[in-house]
Amino acid sequence: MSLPHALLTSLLEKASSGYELARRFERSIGYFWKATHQQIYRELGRMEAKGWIAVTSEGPDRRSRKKVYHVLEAGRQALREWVSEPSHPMEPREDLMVKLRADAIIGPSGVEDELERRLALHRDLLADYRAIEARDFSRPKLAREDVIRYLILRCGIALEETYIAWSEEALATLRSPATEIFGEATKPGASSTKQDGK
Amino acid sequence: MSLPHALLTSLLEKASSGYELARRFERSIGYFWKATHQQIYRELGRMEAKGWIAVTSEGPDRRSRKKVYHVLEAGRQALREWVSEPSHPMEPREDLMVKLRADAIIGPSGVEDELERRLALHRDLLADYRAIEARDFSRPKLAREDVIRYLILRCGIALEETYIAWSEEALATLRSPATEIFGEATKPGASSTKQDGK
DNA sequence: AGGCATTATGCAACCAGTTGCAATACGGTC
DNA sequence: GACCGTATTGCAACTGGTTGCATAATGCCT
Repeated sequence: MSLPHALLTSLLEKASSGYELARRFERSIGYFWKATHQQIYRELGRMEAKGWIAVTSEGPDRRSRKKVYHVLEAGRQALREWVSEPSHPMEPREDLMVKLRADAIIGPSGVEDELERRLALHRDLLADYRAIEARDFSRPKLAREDVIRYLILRCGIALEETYIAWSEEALATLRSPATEIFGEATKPGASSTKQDGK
Repeated sequence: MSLPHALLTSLLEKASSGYELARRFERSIGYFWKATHQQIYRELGRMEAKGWIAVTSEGPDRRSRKKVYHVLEAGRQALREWVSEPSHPMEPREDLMVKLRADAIIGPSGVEDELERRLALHRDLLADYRAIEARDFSRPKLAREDVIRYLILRCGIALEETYIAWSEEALATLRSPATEIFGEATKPGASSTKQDGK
């Protein structure tokens, strides 16, 4: 459960309203931690109750209903603790792989289309990342903060490149006649357990 | 929601009990779709109610309470449909990246330890994958099913290699004195928004 | 015979995330 | 002045996943 900490981080970067955060969570931090406005409003309420954040009432923002939050010392402390605590990586949920494995067992099923779709998504994402890289990190000397942010971005870039390369290979393999013909030809030899109610 | 379909796939590969599936979901399919025994039992119940699967009552398994399920035609059909439907990739939830970004904004916090821990996990995973590769896919000619399974495995391998390379780079960067000294030195120049309740 | 690990199944409560809906305010357009 | 897009906040219901607990049979060790 690290949504609150993602929000704290985002609020430390810039004090914001729930609405602004929601939009920030579609890009920026959203590239590695997505959240809907619902989750955000709810969590902001909880964090305010816990004394981690508070509404900035001063300023010319009282005309609208907009509530700009900022991080309190307790929140900063909570974030610091959370960062230094060990945590488990997320359990993987790769439905594409399930689909591929299903295809392997039930036979050709059109997964290639899905693969193609995902490949396009990865290419788009990589293009986004490259644009951010050119815009924010092409200067020669970066401050510590930016070095780290660039590190995060490079992780995304490397991952997308990996996905793209793999997807292309996968598509080529699935579409190669060898997979079809040869696969069918040697199928009887494979250990295929079929059990079906009539 | 693809747990039921992951279960169908696994049951098509081999008719099994909930318990066996639960163990299978710690390795094998579990490498890309994790599920606890609770989820599995519940889902098996639902799928049985929907007529997707049924208990194989025949055989010498009636002595114990063990319930071995197999896939019915309706289940196979449901799986086939699901595979050919477009689906959304999972939203990312990378708490490590959140931690790094938090570190970037609140200053050195000991993320390196976490990075090191994750790196070790990735190395272990890669070793598992390599072992599977050597055990199952070193033969020269693979049937279609195995070609696909190997493809899935190679995705895992490529991803883990990417994570490992990136983690090493990240650790080197975070620990290099340049990041520390130079980062601190140029910090005042960066656009750091600080807002804090006293 | 008693104890313990493993196999095997399941309920109940909870928590995080998703979906659908709703309301109000602001600013511009036809 | 009615209409529309978008900013802005929020409730309620639901679903999928997690955690803690309960139970019973099997088989092995001592």
